[in-house]
Amino acid sequence: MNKAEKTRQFIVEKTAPIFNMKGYAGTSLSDMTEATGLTKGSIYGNFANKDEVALAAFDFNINKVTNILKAEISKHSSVIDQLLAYAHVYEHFLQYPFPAGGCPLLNTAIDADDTHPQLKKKVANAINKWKESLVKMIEKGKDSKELRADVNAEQIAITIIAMIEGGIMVAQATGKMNYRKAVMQSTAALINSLK
Amino acid sequence: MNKAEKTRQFIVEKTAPIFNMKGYAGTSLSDMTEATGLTKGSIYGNFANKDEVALAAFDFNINKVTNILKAEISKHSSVIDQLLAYAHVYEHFLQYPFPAGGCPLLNTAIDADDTHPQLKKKVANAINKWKESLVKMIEKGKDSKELRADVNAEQIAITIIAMIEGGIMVAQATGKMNYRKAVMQSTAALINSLK
DNA sequence: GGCCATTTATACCGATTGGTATAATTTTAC
DNA sequence: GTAAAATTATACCAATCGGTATAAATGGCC
Repeated sequence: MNKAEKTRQFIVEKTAPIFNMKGYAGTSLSDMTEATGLTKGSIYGNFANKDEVALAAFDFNINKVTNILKAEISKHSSVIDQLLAYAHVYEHFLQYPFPAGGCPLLNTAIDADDTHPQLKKKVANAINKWKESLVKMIEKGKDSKELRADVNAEQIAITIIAMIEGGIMVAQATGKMNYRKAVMQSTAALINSLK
Repeated sequence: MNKAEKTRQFIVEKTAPIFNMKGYAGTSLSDMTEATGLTKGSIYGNFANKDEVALAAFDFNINKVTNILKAEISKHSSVIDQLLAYAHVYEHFLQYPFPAGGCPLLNTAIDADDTHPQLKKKVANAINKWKESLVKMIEKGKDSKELRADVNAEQIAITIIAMIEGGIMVAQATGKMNYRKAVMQSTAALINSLK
Protein backbone atom coordinates (compact mmCIF):
# COMPACT_ATOMS: atom_id res chain seq x y z
CA MET A 1 0.00 0.00 0.00
CA ASN A 2 1.73 3.18 -1.20
CA LYS A 3 1.31 6.65 0.22
CA ALA A 4 -1.70 7.60 -1.91
CA GLU A 5 -3.59 4.43 -1.04
CA LYS A 6 -2.86 4.96 2.63
CA THR A 7 -4.14 8.52 2.45
CA ARG A 8 -7.26 7.42 0.59
CA GLN A 9 -7.95 4.88 3.30
CA PHE A 10 -7.19 7.46 5.99
CA ILE A 11 -9.64 9.95 4.49
CA VAL A 12 -12.37 7.33 4.26
CA GLU A 13 -11.82 6.18 7.83
CA LYS A 14 -11.98 9.69 9.23
CA THR A 15 -14.94 10.93 7.19
CA ALA A 16 -17.07 7.77 7.31
CA PRO A 17 -18.51 8.50 10.76
CA ILE A 18 -19.33 12.06 9.74
CA PHE A 19 -21.21 11.00 6.64
CA ASN A 20 -23.02 8.45 8.79
CA MET A 21 -24.04 11.08 11.31
CA LYS A 22 -24.66 14.19 9.22
CA GLY A 23 -25.65 12.63 5.92
CA TYR A 24 -24.40 13.49 2.47
CA ALA A 25 -25.78 17.02 2.16
CA GLY A 26 -25.01 17.75 5.79
CA THR A 27 -21.33 16.86 5.49
CA SER A 28 -19.27 19.71 4.06
CA LEU A 29 -15.78 19.76 2.66
CA SER A 30 -14.67 21.70 5.71
CA ASP A 31 -16.05 18.92 7.91
CA MET A 32 -13.82 16.63 5.92
CA THR A 33 -10.68 18.75 6.13
CA GLU A 34 -11.26 19.24 9.83
CA ALA A 35 -11.71 15.53 10.49
CA THR A 36 -8.65 14.49 8.50
CA GLY A 37 -6.36 17.42 9.23
CA LEU A 38 -5.74 17.53 5.49
CA THR A 39 -6.48 20.32 3.06
CA LYS A 40 -8.96 20.39 0.22
CA GLY A 41 -6.15 19.99 -2.28
CA SER A 42 -4.99 16.84 -0.57
CA ILE A 43 -8.46 15.33 -0.49
CA TYR A 44 -9.18 16.21 -4.11
CA GLY A 45 -5.83 14.78 -5.14
CA ASN A 46 -7.12 11.41 -3.99
CA PHE A 47 -10.82 11.70 -4.83
CA ALA A 48 -12.56 13.29 -7.79
CA ASN A 49 -15.31 14.88 -5.71
CA LYS A 50 -17.42 14.64 -2.56
CA ASP A 51 -19.53 11.90 -4.08
CA GLU A 52 -16.58 9.56 -4.43
CA VAL A 53 -15.65 10.00 -0.78
CA ALA A 54 -19.24 9.48 0.31
CA LEU A 55 -19.56 6.27 -1.69
CA ALA A 56 -16.28 4.92 -0.30
CA ALA A 57 -17.32 5.95 3.21
CA PHE A 58 -20.59 4.06 2.84
CA ASP A 59 -18.73 0.91 1.78
CA PHE A 60 -16.40 1.33 4.73
CA ASN A 61 -19.28 1.65 7.18
CA ILE A 62 -21.19 -1.30 5.72
CA ASN A 63 -18.07 -3.41 5.87
CA LYS A 64 -17.67 -2.68 9.54
CA VAL A 65 -21.21 -3.89 10.22
CA THR A 66 -20.88 -6.94 7.99
CA ASN A 67 -17.70 -8.02 9.75
CA ILE A 68 -19.34 -7.81 13.16
CA LEU A 69 -22.27 -9.93 12.02
CA LYS A 70 -20.14 -12.50 10.18
CA ALA A 71 -17.93 -12.97 13.22
CA GLU A 72 -20.90 -13.51 15.51
CA ILE A 73 -22.71 -15.87 13.14
CA SER A 74 -19.64 -18.01 12.61
CA LYS A 75 -19.70 -18.86 16.31
CA HIS A 76 -22.84 -20.92 15.77
CA SER A 77 -23.69 -23.95 13.66
CA SER A 78 -27.45 -24.40 13.91
CA VAL A 79 -29.62 -22.18 11.72
CA ILE A 80 -31.76 -21.04 14.65
CA ASP A 81 -28.68 -19.98 16.59
CA GLN A 82 -27.27 -18.21 13.57
CA LEU A 83 -30.51 -16.28 13.12
CA LEU A 84 -30.61 -15.53 16.81
CA ALA A 85 -27.11 -14.11 16.49
CA TYR A 86 -28.62 -11.17 14.60
CA ALA A 87 -31.07 -10.47 17.41
CA HIS A 88 -28.26 -10.82 19.91
CA VAL A 89 -25.90 -8.43 18.16
CA TYR A 90 -28.53 -5.71 17.83
CA GLU A 91 -29.84 -6.29 21.34
CA HIS A 92 -26.32 -5.61 22.59
CA PHE A 93 -25.58 -3.05 19.92
CA LEU A 94 -23.41 -0.81 22.07
CA GLN A 95 -21.05 -3.64 22.98
CA TYR A 96 -20.00 -3.95 19.35
CA PRO A 97 -17.87 -1.49 17.37
CA PHE A 98 -20.66 -0.18 15.17
CA PRO A 99 -19.97 2.97 13.16
CA ALA A 100 -20.67 6.21 15.02
CA GLY A 101 -24.12 7.48 14.11
CA GLY A 102 -25.82 4.09 14.03
CA CYS A 103 -26.70 1.75 11.20
CA PRO A 104 -25.32 3.09 7.90
CA LEU A 105 -27.99 1.21 5.98
CA LEU A 106 -30.75 3.02 7.81
CA ASN A 107 -29.04 6.41 7.79
CA THR A 108 -28.07 6.32 4.15
CA ALA A 109 -31.40 4.89 3.03
CA ILE A 110 -33.25 7.88 4.41
CA ASP A 111 -30.60 10.43 3.57
CA ALA A 112 -30.08 9.41 -0.04
CA ASP A 113 -33.60 8.37 -0.90
CA ASP A 114 -34.78 11.46 -2.75
CA THR A 115 -31.44 13.12 -3.35
CA HIS A 116 -28.59 10.78 -4.27
CA PRO A 117 -29.33 7.94 -6.73
CA GLN A 118 -25.84 6.42 -6.59
CA LEU A 119 -25.91 6.07 -2.83
CA LYS A 120 -29.48 4.85 -2.97
CA LYS A 121 -28.42 2.08 -5.33
CA LYS A 122 -25.67 1.01 -2.96
CA VAL A 123 -28.18 0.85 -0.12
CA ALA A 124 -30.62 -1.20 -2.19
CA ASN A 125 -27.86 -3.64 -3.13
CA ALA A 126 -26.77 -4.00 0.49
CA ILE A 127 -30.31 -4.70 1.69
CA ASN A 128 -30.92 -7.23 -1.06
CA LYS A 129 -27.65 -9.00 -0.33
CA TRP A 130 -28.53 -9.11 3.34
CA LYS A 131 -31.98 -10.46 2.55
CA GLU A 132 -30.55 -13.11 0.23
CA SER A 133 -28.11 -14.36 2.85
CA LEU A 134 -30.99 -14.62 5.33
CA VAL A 135 -33.16 -16.46 2.79
CA LYS A 136 -30.36 -18.93 2.18
CA MET A 137 -29.95 -19.53 5.90
CA ILE A 138 -33.68 -20.11 6.33
CA GLU A 139 -33.90 -22.43 3.32
CA LYS A 140 -30.99 -24.42 4.70
CA GLY A 141 -32.87 -24.75 7.98
CA LYS A 142 -35.95 -25.96 6.15
CA ASP A 143 -33.93 -28.54 4.22
CA SER A 144 -32.43 -29.94 7.41
CA LYS A 145 -35.89 -29.98 9.08
CA GLU A 146 -34.59 -27.60 11.71
CA LEU A 147 -37.28 -25.14 10.61
CA ARG A 148 -40.90 -25.82 9.65
CA ALA A 149 -41.48 -26.54 5.96
CA ASP A 150 -44.20 -23.89 5.67
CA VAL A 151 -41.94 -21.00 6.67
CA ASN A 152 -41.97 -18.24 4.05
CA ALA A 153 -38.24 -17.59 3.83
CA GLU A 154 -38.47 -14.31 1.96
CA GLN A 155 -41.12 -12.88 4.24
CA ILE A 156 -39.26 -13.83 7.40
CA ALA A 157 -35.97 -12.52 6.03
CA ILE A 158 -37.35 -9.11 5.17
CA THR A 159 -39.27 -8.99 8.46
CA ILE A 160 -36.12 -9.61 10.46
CA ILE A 161 -34.34 -6.81 8.62
CA ALA A 162 -37.28 -4.46 9.13
CA MET A 163 -37.42 -5.23 12.85
CA ILE A 164 -33.70 -4.61 13.26
CA GLU A 165 -33.75 -1.32 11.38
CA GLY A 166 -37.00 -0.19 12.95
CA GLY A 167 -35.72 -1.11 16.39
CA ILE A 168 -32.57 0.92 15.87
CA MET A 169 -34.57 3.87 14.66
CA VAL A 170 -37.04 4.06 17.56
CA ALA A 171 -34.25 3.60 20.09
CA GLN A 172 -32.04 6.22 18.48
CA ALA A 173 -34.87 8.71 18.07
CA THR A 174 -36.14 8.44 21.63
CA GLY A 175 -32.84 7.77 23.35
CA LYS A 176 -34.39 4.74 25.02
CA MET A 177 -32.02 1.87 24.37
CA ASN A 178 -34.36 -0.65 25.94
CA TYR A 179 -36.76 -0.02 23.05
CA ARG A 180 -34.24 -1.65 20.76
CA LYS A 181 -33.85 -4.49 23.24
CA ALA A 182 -37.62 -5.01 23.35
CA VAL A 183 -37.84 -5.21 19.58
CA MET A 184 -34.90 -7.62 19.44
CA GLN A 185 -36.62 -9.85 21.98
CA SER A 186 -39.67 -9.90 19.73
CA THR A 187 -37.37 -10.77 16.85
CA ALA A 188 -35.89 -13.64 18.85
CA ALA A 189 -39.41 -14.85 19.60
CA LEU A 190 -40.26 -14.74 15.91
CA ILE A 191 -37.14 -16.75 15.07
CA ASN A 192 -37.89 -19.33 17.76
CA SER A 193 -41.41 -19.70 16.39
CA LEU A 194 -39.99 -20.99 13.11
CA LYS A 195 -39.06 -24.31 14.71
CA MET B 1 -57.90 33.46 9.72
CA ASN B 2 -56.30 36.73 8.55
CA LYS B 3 -53.90 37.14 5.67
CA ALA B 4 -50.75 36.42 7.65
CA GLU B 5 -52.15 33.23 9.14
CA LYS B 6 -53.23 32.06 5.71
CA THR B 7 -49.78 32.73 4.30
CA ARG B 8 -48.13 30.92 7.20
CA GLN B 9 -50.33 27.92 6.54
CA PHE B 10 -49.65 28.16 2.82
CA ILE B 11 -45.89 28.20 3.34
CA VAL B 12 -46.05 25.19 5.65
CA GLU B 13 -48.23 23.23 3.23
CA LYS B 14 -45.96 23.87 0.30
CA THR B 15 -42.64 23.28 2.07
CA ALA B 16 -43.66 20.30 4.22
CA PRO B 17 -43.18 17.72 1.43
CA ILE B 18 -39.77 19.19 0.58
CA PHE B 19 -38.52 18.98 4.15
CA ASN B 20 -39.85 15.42 4.26
CA MET B 21 -37.98 14.48 1.09
CA LYS B 22 -34.75 16.44 1.32
CA GLY B 23 -34.37 16.79 5.05
CA TYR B 24 -33.55 19.89 7.05
CA ALA B 25 -30.02 20.55 5.78
CA GLY B 26 -30.98 19.52 2.27
CA THR B 27 -33.83 22.00 2.00
CA SER B 28 -32.62 25.49 1.08
CA LEU B 29 -34.38 28.82 1.25
CA SER B 30 -34.49 28.86 -2.54
CA ASP B 31 -36.27 25.50 -2.46
CA MET B 32 -38.79 27.21 -0.23
CA THR B 33 -39.25 30.31 -2.36
CA GLU B 34 -39.57 28.14 -5.46
CA ALA B 35 -42.20 25.89 -3.89
CA THR B 36 -44.29 28.73 -2.56
CA GLY B 37 -43.77 31.30 -5.30
CA LEU B 38 -43.04 33.76 -2.51
CA THR B 39 -39.86 35.69 -1.83
CA LYS B 40 -37.48 35.38 1.07
CA GLY B 41 -38.82 38.60 2.54
CA SER B 42 -42.31 37.21 2.55
CA ILE B 43 -41.30 33.97 4.21
CA TYR B 44 -39.18 35.72 6.83
CA GLY B 45 -42.01 38.11 7.54
CA ASN B 46 -44.00 35.11 8.75
CA PHE B 47 -41.27 32.97 10.25
CA ALA B 48 -38.21 33.91 12.23
CA ASN B 49 -35.91 31.47 10.44
CA LYS B 50 -35.67 28.15 8.61
CA ASP B 51 -35.94 26.24 11.86
CA GLU B 52 -39.39 27.60 12.59
CA VAL B 53 -40.66 26.56 9.16
CA ALA B 54 -39.12 23.11 9.51
CA LEU B 55 -40.72 22.57 12.91
CA ALA B 56 -44.13 23.66 11.63
CA ALA B 57 -43.71 21.49 8.54
CA PHE B 58 -42.96 18.46 10.72
CA ASP B 59 -46.12 19.05 12.74
CA PHE B 60 -48.08 19.40 9.52
CA ASN B 61 -46.73 16.12 8.14
CA ILE B 62 -47.29 14.22 11.38
CA ASN B 63 -50.83 15.53 11.56
CA LYS B 64 -51.54 14.18 8.11
CA VAL B 65 -50.41 10.70 9.16
CA THR B 66 -52.24 10.83 12.47
CA ASN B 67 -55.49 11.76 10.76
CA ILE B 68 -55.22 8.83 8.36
CA LEU B 69 -54.63 6.38 11.19
CA LYS B 70 -57.34 7.82 13.44
CA ALA B 71 -59.90 7.61 10.66
CA GLU B 72 -59.07 4.00 9.91
CA ILE B 73 -58.99 2.92 13.55
CA SER B 74 -62.35 4.54 14.28
CA LYS B 75 -63.94 2.17 11.78
CA HIS B 76 -63.35 -0.75 14.15
CA SER B 77 -64.45 -1.54 17.67
CA SER B 78 -62.50 -4.64 18.74
CA VAL B 79 -58.93 -4.11 19.90
CA ILE B 80 -57.57 -6.75 17.51
CA ASP B 81 -59.24 -5.05 14.56
CA GLN B 82 -57.99 -1.66 15.68
CA LEU B 83 -54.44 -2.97 15.91
CA LEU B 84 -54.83 -4.68 12.55
CA ALA B 85 -55.90 -1.33 11.11
CA TYR B 86 -52.27 -0.19 11.50
CA ALA B 87 -51.00 -3.16 9.53
CA HIS B 88 -53.71 -2.57 6.94
CA VAL B 89 -52.93 1.11 6.44
CA TYR B 90 -49.22 0.52 5.98
CA GLU B 91 -49.77 -2.53 3.83
CA HIS B 92 -51.82 -0.33 1.51
CA PHE B 93 -49.67 2.72 2.11
CA LEU B 94 -49.96 4.13 -1.40
CA GLN B 95 -53.74 4.17 -1.27
CA TYR B 96 -53.66 6.73 1.54
CA PRO B 97 -52.67 10.39 1.25
CA PHE B 98 -49.36 10.08 3.07
CA PRO B 99 -46.97 13.03 2.84
CA ALA B 100 -44.68 12.91 -0.19
CA GLY B 101 -41.35 11.40 0.78
CA GLY B 102 -42.74 8.74 3.10
CA CYS B 103 -43.11 8.58 6.86
CA PRO B 104 -42.09 11.91 8.43
CA LEU B 105 -41.30 10.16 11.68
CA LEU B 106 -38.73 7.94 10.01
CA ASN B 107 -37.32 10.65 7.76
CA THR B 108 -36.99 13.25 10.48
CA ALA B 109 -35.67 10.77 13.04
CA ILE B 110 -32.70 9.97 10.84
CA ASP B 111 -32.25 13.46 9.46
CA ALA B 112 -32.34 15.30 12.76
CA ASP B 113 -30.67 12.73 14.97
CA ASP B 114 -27.17 14.15 15.14
CA THR B 115 -27.86 17.63 13.85
CA HIS B 116 -31.09 19.22 15.05
CA PRO B 117 -32.04 18.76 18.72
CA GLN B 118 -35.37 20.61 18.46
CA LEU B 119 -36.62 18.41 15.65
CA LYS B 120 -35.25 15.34 17.38
CA LYS B 121 -37.28 16.19 20.46
CA LYS B 122 -40.44 16.49 18.37
CA VAL B 123 -39.76 13.08 16.85
CA ALA B 124 -39.17 11.52 20.25
CA ASN B 125 -42.43 12.98 21.55
CA ALA B 126 -44.36 11.71 18.54
CA ILE B 127 -42.98 8.19 18.91
CA ASN B 128 -43.71 8.11 22.61
CA LYS B 129 -47.24 9.37 22.10
CA TRP B 130 -47.78 6.72 19.43
CA LYS B 131 -46.40 4.04 21.72
CA GLU B 132 -48.59 5.17 24.59
CA SER B 133 -51.74 5.02 22.48
CA LEU B 134 -50.81 1.49 21.41
CA VAL B 135 -50.11 0.47 24.99
CA LYS B 136 -53.51 1.78 26.04
CA MET B 137 -55.21 -0.15 23.26
CA ILE B 138 -53.42 -3.34 24.23
CA GLU B 139 -54.16 -2.91 27.92
CA LYS B 140 -57.82 -2.36 27.10
CA GLY B 141 -57.77 -5.63 25.16
CA LYS B 142 -56.23 -7.43 28.10
CA ASP B 143 -58.86 -6.03 30.47
CA SER B 144 -61.69 -7.23 28.23
CA LYS B 145 -60.02 -10.66 27.86
CA GLU B 146 -59.77 -10.07 24.13
CA LEU B 147 -56.00 -10.42 24.44
CA ARG B 148 -54.00 -12.83 26.55
CA ALA B 149 -53.16 -11.63 30.05
CA ASP B 150 -49.45 -12.33 29.64
CA VAL B 151 -49.01 -9.96 26.68
CA ASN B 152 -46.26 -7.42 27.34
CA ALA B 153 -48.05 -4.29 26.15
CA GLU B 154 -45.01 -2.05 25.97
CA GLN B 155 -42.91 -4.59 24.11
CA ILE B 156 -45.64 -5.31 21.55
CA ALA B 157 -46.36 -1.61 21.09
CA ILE B 158 -42.77 -0.71 20.34
CA THR B 159 -42.37 -3.81 18.17
CA ILE B 160 -45.35 -2.82 16.02
CA ILE B 161 -43.90 0.66 15.54
CA ALA B 162 -40.48 -0.75 14.69
CA MET B 163 -41.97 -3.16 12.15
CA ILE B 164 -43.94 -0.38 10.48
CA GLU B 165 -41.00 1.99 10.26
CA GLY B 166 -38.56 -0.74 9.28
CA GLY B 167 -40.97 -2.01 6.65
CA ILE B 168 -41.32 1.43 5.13
CA MET B 169 -37.57 1.88 5.10
CA VAL B 170 -36.68 -1.38 3.35
CA ALA B 171 -39.44 -0.88 0.78
CA GLN B 172 -38.46 2.71 0.11
CA ALA B 173 -34.77 1.91 -0.12
CA THR B 174 -35.13 -1.01 -2.49
CA GLY B 175 -38.15 0.21 -4.42
CA LYS B 176 -39.87 -3.11 -3.74
CA MET B 177 -43.26 -2.26 -2.33
CA ASN B 178 -44.07 -5.89 -1.63
CA TYR B 179 -41.33 -5.85 1.00
CA ARG B 180 -43.48 -3.49 3.02
CA LYS B 181 -46.47 -5.72 2.44
CA ALA B 182 -44.53 -8.76 3.63
CA VAL B 183 -43.52 -7.02 6.83
CA MET B 184 -47.07 -5.83 7.41
CA GLN B 185 -48.33 -9.38 7.01
CA SER B 186 -45.84 -10.45 9.68
CA THR B 187 -47.14 -7.61 11.83
CA ALA B 188 -50.71 -8.82 11.35
CA ALA B 189 -49.60 -12.32 12.33
CA LEU B 190 -47.97 -10.94 15.47
CA ILE B 191 -51.17 -9.08 16.37
CA ASN B 192 -53.32 -12.15 15.78
CA SER B 193 -51.02 -14.17 18.02
CA LEU B 194 -51.95 -11.94 20.96
CA LYS B 195 -55.38 -13.56 21.19
C1' DG C 1 22.14 11.84 -3.20
C1' DG C 2 19.72 13.48 -6.96
C1' DC C 3 15.87 13.40 -9.94
C1' DC C 4 11.28 12.89 -11.44
C1' DA C 5 6.65 11.82 -10.33
C1' DT C 6 3.34 11.96 -7.10
C1' DT C 7 1.09 14.11 -3.40
C1' DT C 8 -0.15 18.11 -0.58
C1' DA C 9 -0.92 23.09 0.42
C1' DT C 10 -2.14 27.72 -0.92
C1' DA C 11 -4.98 30.83 -2.93
C1' DC C 12 -8.52 31.55 -5.47
C1' DC C 13 -13.12 30.90 -8.30
C1' DG C 14 -18.23 31.65 -9.04
C1' DA C 15 -22.36 30.11 -6.98
C1' DT C 16 -25.21 29.52 -3.18
C1' DT C 17 -26.10 29.52 1.64
C1' DG C 18 -29.14 31.70 5.54
C1' DG C 19 -30.42 36.06 6.82
C1' DT C 20 -31.63 41.30 6.92
C1' DA C 21 -32.52 46.39 6.11
C1' DT C 22 -35.35 48.99 3.57
C1' DA C 23 -38.61 50.18 0.21
C1' DA C 24 -42.95 49.11 -2.04
C1' DT C 25 -47.30 47.25 -1.61
C1' DT C 26 -51.57 45.45 0.55
C1' DT C 27 -54.73 44.83 4.44
C1' DT C 28 -57.25 46.39 7.88
C1' DA C 29 -59.65 49.58 10.79
C1' DC C 30 -62.06 53.72 11.12
C1' DG D 1 -61.84 56.77 1.23
C1' DT D 2 -57.99 57.38 3.82
C1' DA D 3 -54.42 56.63 7.05
C1' DA D 4 -51.92 53.53 9.86
C1' DA D 5 -50.34 48.95 10.25
C1' DA D 6 -49.07 44.78 8.59
C1' DT D 7 -47.28 42.21 4.85
C1' DT D 8 -44.40 41.38 0.75
C1' DA D 9 -40.59 42.39 -2.58
C1' DT D 10 -36.06 44.15 -3.67
C1' DA D 11 -31.46 44.42 -3.03
C1' DC D 12 -27.98 43.46 -0.48
C1' DC D 13 -24.80 41.22 3.29
C1' DA D 14 -20.97 38.16 4.97
C1' DA D 15 -20.08 33.40 5.15
C1' DT D 16 -19.77 29.11 3.24
C1' DC D 17 -20.51 25.92 -0.38
C1' DG D 18 -18.03 22.52 -3.80
C1' DG D 19 -14.35 22.71 -6.78
C1' DT D 20 -9.74 23.97 -9.22
C1' DA D 21 -5.22 25.93 -10.99
C1' DT D 22 -0.84 26.34 -9.46
C1' DA D 23 2.93 26.27 -6.44
C1' DA D 24 5.36 23.88 -2.76
C1' DA D 25 6.74 19.79 -0.69
C1' DT D 26 7.37 15.05 -0.37
C1' DG D 27 7.56 10.24 -2.22
C1' DG D 28 9.86 6.42 -4.35
C1' DC D 29 13.53 4.76 -7.52
C1' DC D 30 18.14 4.48 -9.57
